[in-house]
Amino acid sequence: MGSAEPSKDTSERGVRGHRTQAERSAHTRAALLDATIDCLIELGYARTSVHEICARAGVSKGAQQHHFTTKADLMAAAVEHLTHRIGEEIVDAAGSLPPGPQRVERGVELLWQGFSGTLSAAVMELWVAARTDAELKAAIRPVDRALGKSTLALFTSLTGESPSERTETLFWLTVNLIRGLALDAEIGGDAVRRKQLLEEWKRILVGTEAR
Amino acid sequence: MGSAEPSKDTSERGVRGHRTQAERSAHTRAALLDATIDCLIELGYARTSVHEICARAGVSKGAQQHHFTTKADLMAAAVEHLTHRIGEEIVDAAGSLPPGPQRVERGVELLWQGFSGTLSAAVMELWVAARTDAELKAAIRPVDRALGKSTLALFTSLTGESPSERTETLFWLTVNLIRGLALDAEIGGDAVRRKQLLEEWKRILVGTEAR
DNA sequence: TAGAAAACATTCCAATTGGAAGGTAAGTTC
DNA sequence: GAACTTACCTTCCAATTGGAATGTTTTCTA
Repeated sequence: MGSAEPSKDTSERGVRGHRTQAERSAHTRAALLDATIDCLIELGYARTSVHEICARAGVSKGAQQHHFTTKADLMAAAVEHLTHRIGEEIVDAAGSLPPGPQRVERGVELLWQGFSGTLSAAVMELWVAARTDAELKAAIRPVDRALGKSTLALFTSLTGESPSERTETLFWLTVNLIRGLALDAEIGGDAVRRKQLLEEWKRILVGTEAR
Repeated sequence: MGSAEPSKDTSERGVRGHRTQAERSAHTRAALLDATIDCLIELGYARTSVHEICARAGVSKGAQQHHFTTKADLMAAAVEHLTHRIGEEIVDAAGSLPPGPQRVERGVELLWQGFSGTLSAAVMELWVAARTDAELKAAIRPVDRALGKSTLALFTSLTGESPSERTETLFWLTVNLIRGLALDAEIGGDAVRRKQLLEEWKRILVGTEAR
């Protein structure tokens, strides 16, 4: 959701030493958003204050307020920034996966990597916070939906499945299972068992799909 | 949802006016814990303050501090109280389920009911908070583990499965899937699709198990 | 190059937070 | 029934919170 961009382009203008305003602005914005995510991962939502965010970003209180009027604003923008980063992460992982016949296994592994990392923990914080925060929820939902759809597209294209309704169902089952497992990981569940569960799920998927 | 009822006793002793100390103590404790859970569900962890909890419980600030020295103490105790209540909820639901040949379907339905209700939302709040709170995490883990095990026992006894390793794996897969779905429900995902996914999972389970 | 505007910095504040201190009443024990 | 223990209440405080007000620097435009 594009917030107001008063000037036109983010393109390479800074060949000379000086920075254009748009560049300065984008830079502080990014610093604030990254710091926000860091705080969410390290401190959790409850302990994340705008003071701390500003300190980590090396940005003054006023600058923060110039870019994001309220804390909810900042968090909403962080969601978007976050899902973009997760999307990139998944795409990167997809590119580095070796090709082979085991499409389904690869797909599951891919989703697991994308939805169980540290970035995912930050998303979890915001989701849970959003449950009781209507403003945040409204900001998160569309972005999350977009991430889901693009991931589904990537998933199907990677596994080479025809985009049938059944494939989609299996995809969402996988995503939800992985989210549950990610939660288990967060609270320090048994990693070995998680691995077993994931392997079993792959087996089930292959068996089910081949029917 | 049992919020604080300042005057009413847990056991039928109050025929006469006087209450024993143990009763008084247990009563305020329960009131505080219930109020804590209410706050977690309604406000979320971030917005839950001990002031608010005390107000809802109809208990003074000092009394709270007498029973639970610190906020983390209170939360830790709330976890236990919470898992007990969820356990009871599941047992109750199990008792009211009609007997029949569809054991697996019943079991899944049962787990869904237990792990997707409002109480589960409170657990989620505490889990996520515990990720960055070592004290809370230490308090939660054993209790959660106990809940998992007792639920597994109930599950196997209800479905009449032999407690094989495979059954256990399928159980944990179900639990984690349901937790993922519960998360989806919290942020306002599509309820119809969740229903579809759960039905598909039942089908898969039946097919897989019959092998 | 003057001045408008955006980006940024400093300072302050009202409100809320978790927790401590100190006092009172009720129950228990001998 | 007196000493003692537990349960409870009122009041207070230092720290932190999110946000507003106001001042300064940098970039853009005419």
